[in-house]
Amino acid sequence: MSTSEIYRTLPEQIAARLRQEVLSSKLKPGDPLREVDLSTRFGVSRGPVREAFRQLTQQGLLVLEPNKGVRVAQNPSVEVRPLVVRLRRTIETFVLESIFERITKEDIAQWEAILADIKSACLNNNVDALTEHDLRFHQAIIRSHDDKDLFALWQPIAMRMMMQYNRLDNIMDSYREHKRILDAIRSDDRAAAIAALETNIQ
Amino acid sequence: MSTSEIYRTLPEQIAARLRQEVLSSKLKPGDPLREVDLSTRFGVSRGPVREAFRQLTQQGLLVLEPNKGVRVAQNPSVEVRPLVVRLRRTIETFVLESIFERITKEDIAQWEAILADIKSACLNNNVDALTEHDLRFHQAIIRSHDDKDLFALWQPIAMRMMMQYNRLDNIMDSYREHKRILDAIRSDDRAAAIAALETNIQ
DNA sequence: CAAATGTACATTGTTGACAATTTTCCTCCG
DNA sequence: CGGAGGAAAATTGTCAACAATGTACATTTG
Repeated sequence: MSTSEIYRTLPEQIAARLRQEVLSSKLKPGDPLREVDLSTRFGVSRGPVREAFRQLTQQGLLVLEPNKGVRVAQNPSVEVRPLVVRLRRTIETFVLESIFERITKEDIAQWEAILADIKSACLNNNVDALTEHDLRFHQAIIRSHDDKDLFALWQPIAMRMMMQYNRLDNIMDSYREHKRILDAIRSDDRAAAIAALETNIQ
Repeated sequence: MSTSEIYRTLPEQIAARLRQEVLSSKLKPGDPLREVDLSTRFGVSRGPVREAFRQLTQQGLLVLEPNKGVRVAQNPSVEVRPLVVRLRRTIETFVLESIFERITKEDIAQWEAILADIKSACLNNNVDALTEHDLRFHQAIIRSHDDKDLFALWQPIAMRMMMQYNRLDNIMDSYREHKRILDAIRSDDRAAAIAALETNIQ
């Protein structure tokens, strides 16, 4: 999995690694994570590991019980999942509507690059890489909004959806869906872009 | 301000105290919080204070910059606020719809008690207490859902709304709005309950 | 004088030791 | 046997010392 992002701090690096393992189901819902195990594994003390746990808890990937440690969170229940979908759609369409006029060539170029990563992940049938780049695609859109707080609002919701990434029969559909979003943006078709985005979020 | 809830751990107690100070604007957006200041103030080491910072960051009340510490978060911008309102409405109406059939006498009794706290806060013109009990009211509804993860989803959104609690001309309106919700629930009028809830969230 | 550089100071990050809590599992007693 | 009680082990919580980083301010340099 390519490390396209730069994780500055030690806890961020640890959290990024653990997140990947949760999203790729190497760590399964309910699995306990032990501070000493991970601190020896990463060659650091327990402090940074604890901090990484807090970050992932914030993202909804881990659940923390005082004096008992953390476990990998359960997937959203069938009852709650439609709510999560609705929330994520609400945020992402809000952002896309909001930035639509001000999208720059640089924005599009950046999203294009991520789309290429999505494409190659699909071609290689690499679900883990696809999950990562899918996240990066939507993240990039959210982050292009001026209000940086939107990202904090979006992330835990999006993460809860990403924990069960088994929606598509044909993995290549993921590429097509994202391409449709970008094509609509490029041809300045706002309604089509929103529609494509909503199709992709489910 | 009554401490109707039990905060088990040290960081939770510290976080509860700081949250109150943020929500009551004793701490203002942009204010920096220093670990040593608070650790001496609360008579603990920096560890629990850091942990409290993480909890409040998760709730959207503080913003953390690596190697720079935390500051009180800015209020949602005028542009983003309608989004936050929509998100909170989506979650709370989802929960109310979802639990409506299974609401017990005990639930209603509990909400009744909180409504009484809201009433006395309004009568005493105590905005801080009102903020606290308003939060407790909605929190109690969310928490009555089986899926405990919903609370984690709801909290950061609700907190962002609570940071600017100056919507009502007449503080007593808050009591009336919550009473309307509870009355509708008691008379088993689902549509009215949802409508009253949406009226209250803005 | 303005910008760059250096240097002390303030603050957060990390570590390892110890304390408190939870879990495990053995023993005892019915 | 089976459950209650209680050590022992495992694990998380807290602390204080030290390291790394960022900030403020004086000093130099063009």
